[in-house]
Amino acid sequence: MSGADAGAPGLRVTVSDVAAAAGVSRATATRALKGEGRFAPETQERILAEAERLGYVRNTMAAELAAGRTGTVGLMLRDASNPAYGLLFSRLQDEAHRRGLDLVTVTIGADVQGAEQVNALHRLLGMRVAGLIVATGGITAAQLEPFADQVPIVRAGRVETAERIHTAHYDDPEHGRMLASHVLSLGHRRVVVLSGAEDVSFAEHLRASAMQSTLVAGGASVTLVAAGAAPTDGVDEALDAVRDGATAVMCASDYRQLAVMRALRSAGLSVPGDVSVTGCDGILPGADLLGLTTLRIPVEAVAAAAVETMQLLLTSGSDAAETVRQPFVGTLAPGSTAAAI
Amino acid sequence: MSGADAGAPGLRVTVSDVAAAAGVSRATATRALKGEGRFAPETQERILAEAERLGYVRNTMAAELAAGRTGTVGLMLRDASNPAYGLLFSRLQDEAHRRGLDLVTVTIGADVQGAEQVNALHRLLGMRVAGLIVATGGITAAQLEPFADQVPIVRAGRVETAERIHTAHYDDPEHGRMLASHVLSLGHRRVVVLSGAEDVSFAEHLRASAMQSTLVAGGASVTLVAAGAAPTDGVDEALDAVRDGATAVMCASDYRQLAVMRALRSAGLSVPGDVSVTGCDGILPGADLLGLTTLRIPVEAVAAAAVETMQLLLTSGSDAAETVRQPFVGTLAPGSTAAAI
DNA sequence: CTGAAAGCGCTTACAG
DNA sequence: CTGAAAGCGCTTACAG
Repeated sequence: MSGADAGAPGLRVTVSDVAAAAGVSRATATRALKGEGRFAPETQERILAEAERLGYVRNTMAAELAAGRTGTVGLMLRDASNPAYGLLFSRLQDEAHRRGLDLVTVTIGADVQGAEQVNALHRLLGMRVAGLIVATGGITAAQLEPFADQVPIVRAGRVETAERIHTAHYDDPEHGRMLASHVLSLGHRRVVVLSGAEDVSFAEHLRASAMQSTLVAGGASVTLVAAGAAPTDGVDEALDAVRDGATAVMCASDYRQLAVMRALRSAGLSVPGDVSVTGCDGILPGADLLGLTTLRIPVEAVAAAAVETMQLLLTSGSDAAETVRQPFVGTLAPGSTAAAI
Repeated sequence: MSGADAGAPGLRVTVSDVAAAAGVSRATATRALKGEGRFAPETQERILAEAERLGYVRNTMAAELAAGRTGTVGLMLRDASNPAYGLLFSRLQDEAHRRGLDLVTVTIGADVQGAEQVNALHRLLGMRVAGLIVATGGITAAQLEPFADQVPIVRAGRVETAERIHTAHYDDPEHGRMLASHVLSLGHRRVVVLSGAEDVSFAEHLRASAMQSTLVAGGASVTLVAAGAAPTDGVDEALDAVRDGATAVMCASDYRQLAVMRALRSAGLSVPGDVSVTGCDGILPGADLLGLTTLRIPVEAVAAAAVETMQLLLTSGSDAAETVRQPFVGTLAPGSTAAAI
């Protein structure tokens, strides 16, 4: 029988059933079941035993409705097939679990911006979650803000400027600077910077901008390629620039770096012999075997801070609190794809 | 203010508020809001406008409690930091979205077996989900079975023998056979098979068993290393066997393959010059650049079948239905880490 | 220590 | 086409 049907044995067991079986009132059963309030130890024992015997599972929705509060925090996630998001998801879960926070997750559809995001947001709000952790750039501050005074919102991963929305985020500009400094220190002065356009990936945009200005300040000439969402977008332009004399290609993400290396390989160019290549993210398994020069983003720190902030907001009330805004810096992972000129 | 507080403006808006503002009864407001039942078009317009103006978001928990049914399907997920699970998660979401199924996800803690899984299960059941998709091997049939007649359960990824629990799973034994045949065809006759022990990863165990029997049937001698959960476990034994004359190391997962390749590299052995190495999973980004010889598991097909099966069970009632059990076979990805002897 | 009663926000027959 | 009423399963003051 479908879960939508009435009459399934197990899940139809209610507190009333348990109470009746134990010969007490629903009120007493409720108290004993959650171990709050006063009740005789032996009464509780009996109630617990009956609940166990009957296979009672508390109806969370009814419980929270009646209690007027919610124990779970909603997590909005971006497509987890991207390892960077998969790992962030995983760490957020771990951290929430460690702190005794229940997380319920919805992901937003693949369709860029629009109705889908709002729909996911409403599903979470409809569940009356106690808080919202947003781990996707796909949703804008404007979409979030209307709810910021109803529920604490913490953005994880991406920076946010809107008032009332807290963040634990990657310091993307600093990451761009670190990578650019490294490339400069290797002696490169003609560099291609390949990233997604601003509206495609804001993180990549931030990194790329910082790379560019650092490179220019360091005396290098820069060819900036603002590409589409697909990792292969813009790769051809990058190769053209290399044939034109650029000695390094800085990619704003590991995926673009992989795409560039594939293209270079099939073009018969060697890395780092003919050209140096850098990426950013550093969470690909096997990155070490490939020798990728990249920057490992601080996923663990961001996840921990996001959950910690949420817990703080939940327990202390967010009215008094300042908006929390915490940037985290990763570590440079020098590999063998970038070498001195 | 915290979400636990009463008195937040937006989320405190109820149907009663909307109804009052529109000058109708709660019953009428409900109907108009969901567009079911009879109501005057202009009445609906007015109600919708008021709802919009007041920022009404239906309380899903109350709605489903009152309606006596649930629209969402629960998904139990394993740690998404493993790309294979991250991708499966992503595809399950996409597929559910395409079919108009709402998914709510909980992940199980890192602690192997035990209370944690049961807790996650209860959280989902407590939400009175309409169905359960289980995408983790960490939970056993015995833990699932008690609920199988209360709610349709579909296992995604791993095979299941318990009655009443449907599956869409990887054909792991066949995958093992395919890889072993490939290695045999390359002329290898002394082979190491490296996998997690049966209780560590059942999938790896199935693959490894099939590899072993296929190899033996093909006239090869096999050294079987049943290792722990960490990818580096058992790598030393594998290397010993190589020094002892084995010409190929077959790993039951890509992670182990990476670990073996790292170890071989630091031991000064070349791949595939000194020894061939194979993996299994094939979902690592950059696997092509590494030239991994592996087998790409059919994540997309498994995800699609799991969701389709769930939808079927939900709409047609599972009482009449046979237990659905669908194995899917992946494709061999010959790379440059395995060569003819 | 325990129970009767009201109520959480919404829906659903059932009368109009 | 619309509303009054009962009820979903649980919790929480408030009396005992």
